[in-house]
Amino acid sequence: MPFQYQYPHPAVTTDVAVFALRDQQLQLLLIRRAREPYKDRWALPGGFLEIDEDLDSCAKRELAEETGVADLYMEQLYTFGCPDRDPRERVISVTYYALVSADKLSLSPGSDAAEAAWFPLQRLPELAFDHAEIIRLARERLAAKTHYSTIAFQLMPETFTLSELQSVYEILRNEKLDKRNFRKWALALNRLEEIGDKRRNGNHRPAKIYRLTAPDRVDIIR
Amino acid sequence: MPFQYQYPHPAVTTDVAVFALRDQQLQLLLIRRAREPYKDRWALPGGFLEIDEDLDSCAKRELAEETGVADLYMEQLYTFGCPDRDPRERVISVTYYALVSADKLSLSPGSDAAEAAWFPLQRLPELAFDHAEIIRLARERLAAKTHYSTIAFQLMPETFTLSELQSVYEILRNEKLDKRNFRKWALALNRLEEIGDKRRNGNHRPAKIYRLTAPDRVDIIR
DNA sequence: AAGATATAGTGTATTTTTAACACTTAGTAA
DNA sequence: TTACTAAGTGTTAAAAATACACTATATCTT
Repeated sequence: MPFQYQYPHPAVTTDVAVFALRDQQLQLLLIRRAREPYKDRWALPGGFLEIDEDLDSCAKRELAEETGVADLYMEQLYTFGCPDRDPRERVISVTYYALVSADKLSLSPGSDAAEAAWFPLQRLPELAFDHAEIIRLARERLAAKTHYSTIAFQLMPETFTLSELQSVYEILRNEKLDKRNFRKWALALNRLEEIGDKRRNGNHRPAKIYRLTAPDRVDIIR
Repeated sequence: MPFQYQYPHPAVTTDVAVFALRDQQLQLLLIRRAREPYKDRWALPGGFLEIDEDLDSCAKRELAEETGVADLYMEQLYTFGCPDRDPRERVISVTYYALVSADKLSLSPGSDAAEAAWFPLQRLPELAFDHAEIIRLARERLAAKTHYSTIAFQLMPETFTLSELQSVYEILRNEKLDKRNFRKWALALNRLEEIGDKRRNGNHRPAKIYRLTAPDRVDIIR
């Protein structure tokens, strides 16, 4: 036990709620815990902060180690610190939420987790710790942000059609949107660039393909 | 050194940016540090988390101990954890911002701080640690929230006139507002109750006095 | 008591934004 | 060639936001 302090110190972890769109559903990335406590339960990817590492870096590192997911958009969500949230010791968890586009993800569960998998938000398994609460808050924040930022675009692949974009908004907000009004709104953002190409996708008229200008930038709008 | 861990643990603190309206200005509550590091510098009230205490409780406790300010509205702001933000050891700071109405505050600096005082936001002294950054973020969040919540009402005394309320909004948003439009908007919130009384306050027509219904509740609006 | 002064209080017209709504187009498949 | 399907496109109505100026009621002065 080489690390000693004059006063008790809590442990600090980061946890990340990673969202992606798969099969036309909003899905969440979970890992199956390899150790106690909550061994074999599903949980958010995350882990202990190293002593000389930034909070953001910790979140990204743990995520990469446990799931292989790396290239994503991430924001701090909230810090949870209720004294009994972890049975081992006092743990403060700085939580993040993140979005990754379907074309960027390649799962490769690492050594710290027995398994990593995507779950539709409707059908989450029983979760470790207070992770259900973290997910609830992340989902709420994400839905709210669709109204005043371009954050939803972070779920899109590099190129997409307006109908695909609309479908993402409908899923996030959980409501049907008017096609003409949505297109007017989306184009007025001035963040969409026509590629010129079209996408053939069934027995109907092909759709124009768009690309996001400054793809990593999230604007606050309106 | 009785507290030992298998892995290094950071220290965890809370810091609170407390805003109030004094002399028609938005002011911030600071304490003068009694110890190194940054001895004698001004800083946000805050301090180390006790091992069995909630984050919120810690913020409130430190605030009360250092400044005597107790009855206020508080929200978590952001967690800062850059590895070198404190020269002593690794410190994660969970920050809060808070609003207190002028009629509720009675400063009584405690033992941990040599001194506590209010500063107009325009004229802050040099600050300890990264507290200037925390304040900047808190100020930004506060201004943003005036647009979609009733948070600004937390700065009001128990009773107030519509002109006083408007003045608070003008200070927070840092812009002049139209009197008639503002009054229409404020009354439409359905959170104001006429007291029937009037306030005499100079050589002019006295103003109706209002009270906030459900004074501790902050609504998300629009 | 008459007049000056200062903030309280009030309504309407215009502009902007949002919301509702239906048909034509261009492909594929039978 | 015809049926099918999603893509694409404008206008009108309603609601919300904005711009704008005078009257009311108290105090203070002379």
